[in-house]
Amino acid sequence: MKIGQLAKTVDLDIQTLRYYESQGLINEPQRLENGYRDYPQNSVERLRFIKKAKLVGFTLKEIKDLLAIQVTKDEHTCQEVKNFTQIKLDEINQKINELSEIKAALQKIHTSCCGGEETAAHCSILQALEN
Amino acid sequence: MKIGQLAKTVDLDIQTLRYYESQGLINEPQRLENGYRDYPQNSVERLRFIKKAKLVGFTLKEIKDLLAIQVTKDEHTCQEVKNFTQIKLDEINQKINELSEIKAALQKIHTSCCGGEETAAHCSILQALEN
DNA sequence: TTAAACCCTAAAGTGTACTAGAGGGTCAAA
DNA sequence: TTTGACCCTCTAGTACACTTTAGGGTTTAA
Repeated sequence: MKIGQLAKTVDLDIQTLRYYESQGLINEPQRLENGYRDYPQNSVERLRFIKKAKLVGFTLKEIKDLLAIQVTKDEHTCQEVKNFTQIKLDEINQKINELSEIKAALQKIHTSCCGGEETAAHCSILQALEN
Repeated sequence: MKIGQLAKTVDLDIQTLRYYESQGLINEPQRLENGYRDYPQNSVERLRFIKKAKLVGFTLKEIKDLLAIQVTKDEHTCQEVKNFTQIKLDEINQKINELSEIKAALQKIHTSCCGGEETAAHCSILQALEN
């Protein structure tokens, strides 16, 4: 799969794909005889993962680390992976909690708005957070 | 409350607070006779909200918009707020879904790692996502 | 009274993540 | 064969969110 096709499939632009390659987020793909990049099918999943992780506030460096997780028979590496995943799980749980709070506040505003009379007058997100 | 105290309370540095002020994320506080900023107590909540929202990937511009939500008796404004909060709720739900997927994958790796024999050999986050 | 700890503005610098531009080669259809 | 849509590298530029620096004034404890 050539770069233009891949870019369209994952909705990123060509320069971004080359940038991700330069930053080590995706492997250097094989080249065709003419020098064009030829991506394997699984690049699509990898890039979709990168997009997901970016959306929720992970940096490219952090995403690279997530993608680098590899459990092998080596016990040392295994323990490292276990520690790393635990840290990331904690971070993710925190993010989910923060999102849930913001969501609850928005829902409160959304529900009370236009809900009748003047219930929601001067309602702000900070006020909605103070339950 | 002076800027140093506020910075310590919310764990941001002084320059960041002045930067947020310059970007309109926090209001210009009153000044003491000597020209020092004197923040009201509620700056703490506002800044904590900003930190939460940043953690989960909102930009300062988006956070400013969230903080600007005000439901008034004006029907027009009310409808706008309802539309805006709905859009933000959709975004937040999407973020929660992405986080849940990443979390499930990490949990799978975390659980299978060192779990016995060689079950988790060469397990990566992308493989863990393919259920 | 002086030194450390605090505050001020304005401007320049940094890191991250792209994004655009220059200058070129490749390929398929008209 | 030439036009348009692709692809390549390398370099420079941009937007965002700080962070540092320069050059000052203020406050407080020793």
